[in-house]
Amino acid sequence: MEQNVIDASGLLAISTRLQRLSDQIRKDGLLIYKAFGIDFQPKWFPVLYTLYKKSTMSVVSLSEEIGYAHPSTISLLKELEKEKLIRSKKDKVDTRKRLVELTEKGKTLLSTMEPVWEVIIKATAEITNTENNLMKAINEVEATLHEKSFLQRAEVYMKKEF
Amino acid sequence: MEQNVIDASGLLAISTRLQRLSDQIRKDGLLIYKAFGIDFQPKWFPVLYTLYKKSTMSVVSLSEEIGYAHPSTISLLKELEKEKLIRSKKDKVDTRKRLVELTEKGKTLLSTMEPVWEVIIKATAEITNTENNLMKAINEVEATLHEKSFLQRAEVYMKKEF
DNA sequence: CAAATATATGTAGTTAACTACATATATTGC
DNA sequence: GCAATATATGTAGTTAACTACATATATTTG
Repeated sequence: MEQNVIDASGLLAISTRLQRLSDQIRKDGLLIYKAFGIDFQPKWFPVLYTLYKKSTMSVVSLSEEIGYAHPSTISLLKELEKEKLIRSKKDKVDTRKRLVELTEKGKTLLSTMEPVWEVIIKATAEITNTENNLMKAINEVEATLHEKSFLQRAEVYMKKEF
Repeated sequence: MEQNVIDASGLLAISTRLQRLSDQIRKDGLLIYKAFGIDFQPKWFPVLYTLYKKSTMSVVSLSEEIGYAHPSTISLLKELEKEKLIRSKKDKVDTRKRLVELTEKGKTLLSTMEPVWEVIIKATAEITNTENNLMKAINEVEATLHEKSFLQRAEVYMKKEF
């Protein structure tokens, strides 16, 4: 019975636990890059990696790809532009659009980062490959939420209560 | 092979994905409380629930219990004090300590919240009880990290690389 | 084809955690 | 029993995401 109370507390505090976990992983990620002498912040990864794969994208499509609100992407792009890792140009067809791409410096950085990724991937796999695989769990939860939101699911139970 | 690239990207972007998930869950949590007409923020949960269980605690022990840095706890306590959900008094034995406890209003709120918790727990269970259970995965990852940090694990692979 | 609507980008301000530093009190050890 | 160290609390400033609003350009529709 006591276990149920603890479980309930864990379920209810799930967002704070996810946040803390994310924070810890990011901090160690930063230290790993530092240990390799690479000036790179983990938060840059989604933007740079997407540009690495897709070569050139507009701000909004990039935001959608990485799952961020566009102002977050803009502020990351500002940092990356200051670091001369990316550059942008106007889309000649649709002049509202700003097309973003890696600079040579950016491409070079990403290729020097590959051995670091290997390390991060192995270490991450080590901590997430437990009985219930965290990565798979996240994928599954994201898919489940996509079908029907947390709120919508809660509403079903709310109706039963009244 | 392409799948491996995607997996790698997911592993590398794990902290941002965890953060986003935490954010989504928190927002819907707030809406659920609102739907029940309860003026309550999900971020208050760990503090209030701990005080509910343990009745009275100092600021630091409370912070440790919920896993927050103490300044975060202090700022939550300020809000909760403003809402008159908690009160604090000096510890007569160790006068450095500030002992925090629920007010009558706080206790009343927590008991009116029990039906809402039921709903949240059910909805959370629904989204997390996939093949790889997210809650269990988080518990396992936390335990694994506790044994040996992400950084320490990465260091093992870093040595092999050089 | 002009008005209404939609889309793309950008800015300002918010949020909820954090670290670093400061101060007061308690505990320990010479 | 006093000096050094440790612990408890508090303040200030940072971070990395967000929402809401503003503006410019493109697309759709009557």
